[in-house]
Amino acid sequence: MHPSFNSSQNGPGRRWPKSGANWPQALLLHSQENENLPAHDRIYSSLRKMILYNEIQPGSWLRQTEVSEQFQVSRTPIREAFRSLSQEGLVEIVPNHGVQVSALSVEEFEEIYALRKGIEGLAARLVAQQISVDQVSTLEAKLAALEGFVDSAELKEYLRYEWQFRVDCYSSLGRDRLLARILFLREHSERYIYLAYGAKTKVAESFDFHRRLLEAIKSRDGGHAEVINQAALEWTLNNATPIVIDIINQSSD
Amino acid sequence: MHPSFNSSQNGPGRRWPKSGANWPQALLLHSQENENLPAHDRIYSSLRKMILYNEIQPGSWLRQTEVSEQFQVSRTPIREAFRSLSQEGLVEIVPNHGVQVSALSVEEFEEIYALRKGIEGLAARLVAQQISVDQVSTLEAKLAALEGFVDSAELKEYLRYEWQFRVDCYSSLGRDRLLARILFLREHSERYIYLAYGAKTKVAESFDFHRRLLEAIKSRDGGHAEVINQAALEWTLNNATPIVIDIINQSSD
DNA sequence: TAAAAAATAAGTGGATACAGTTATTCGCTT
DNA sequence: AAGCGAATAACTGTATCCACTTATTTTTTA
Repeated sequence: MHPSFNSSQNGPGRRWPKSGANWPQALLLHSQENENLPAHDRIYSSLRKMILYNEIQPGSWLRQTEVSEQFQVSRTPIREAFRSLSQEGLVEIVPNHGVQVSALSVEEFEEIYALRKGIEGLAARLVAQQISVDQVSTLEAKLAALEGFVDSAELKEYLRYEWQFRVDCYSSLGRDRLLARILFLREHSERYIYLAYGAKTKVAESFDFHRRLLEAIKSRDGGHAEVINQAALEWTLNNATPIVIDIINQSSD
Repeated sequence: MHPSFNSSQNGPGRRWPKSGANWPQALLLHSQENENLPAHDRIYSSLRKMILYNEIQPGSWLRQTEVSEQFQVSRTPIREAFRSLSQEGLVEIVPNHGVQVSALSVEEFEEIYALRKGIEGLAARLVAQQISVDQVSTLEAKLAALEGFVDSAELKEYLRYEWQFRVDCYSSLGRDRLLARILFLREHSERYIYLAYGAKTKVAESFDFHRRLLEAIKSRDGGHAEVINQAALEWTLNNATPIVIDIINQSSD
């Protein structure tokens, strides 16, 4: 924690808990990308990433003043950023008090995956129905490349390309809003599973889902593609849930 | 349109299209409920309802200045309201230009129902697994009451109680965030289907879904409850899609 | 000495002022 | 008379100011 804060004097007056953010490092990291955006957008993105990657403790408070000092801007754009985060469910605005980073919960994890099953199921079905022959061969190449990472020691790399393969599938639809919704929900589940990336994943099983998904797409079987994709998400949910429970228990110590 | 606007003089300078909102009536209607909330919340709710019930034409522009004059507040809370609406997907912020009410599209309608199938499917499954005996009898009474509206001439009343029945099911879980998500998505589909309420709905078929849902709940069959609930949503989607297409075509005239 | 009241610290909410930003029009040039 | 650039209108983006809210501490009162 920075010693420059906590300039509170003793005496009467309201005392507030300080934020659990580790500002200097994380802020620098996330601000570099959004160099020339409007302040409110830049701040929204930075705070969003800090929350999604658990660089700010769930349950901690964010003060307009504190954040505005850290980002070297006035409170006006901060308030707008807070509003966006609140609408997204990442913080809760308590009127006249401040903004609290929302807690992690197994229930929310379950709900995010239910939503993902809905929307990514739809996407898989549409891909099977609408994809072109050229696009199928591209996907086949990507899947073959992915297979190379199954036995790799770099689990993170496998997971990266695995997601890339799925995004490639969905992108073939050319439906921007649909893709944006999928990415949005995926980012929210990151808040839960990225900490679990270290745990040993059954990579072979995971890969098999994707092989079967592409099979269904190739045979233009929309219903089958939908079911497989939903099963893959359910599989991840079930595998990750115990780990998520551990994470939540740890952070509540 | 109000004649008090358009006080633009002739001469050089940028010209902007005016908003398609019919402010005076609609604003009064929606502002009455949220009497003593903070301005930004009040304005957000009002604008949100106006958009969801198509009282503001999709595609029309909202100016900070115009809206702030209508609500008799400064632009600060207006900007916060805009941010919330944007995060929700109801408007699109174009930097340095303004805020545009997002268009209706069959694709979005489809996506909302995919998400609803995911989340309301989960909810139905959990209800079947967790509901108490007492709560089941309450639901049975509600369903019996609903049956009385099947042959009623008041279609709107039937649809109101039908939704109420579903909410009662979901509420039995005592999971606030889950319920909030469901209500949120339902409101977004309202934007599409409330205009179609006049069209003749096959009420008997609709009621049958609910009868079967409660059967599955009573027999504690979570998987079955999930499938039935998703089928009910799919059924509504398929029935409403032609009407939605009509609405979209009409509004683009 | 316990409860009520006043003082106060640390914030939030909103209005206002001013500095950009951008499309349009006008006037000037060639 | 076509093209270019300056002037300008209508905005948005952000900083700053002041009024309000709330929890805590201190002081006063019964």
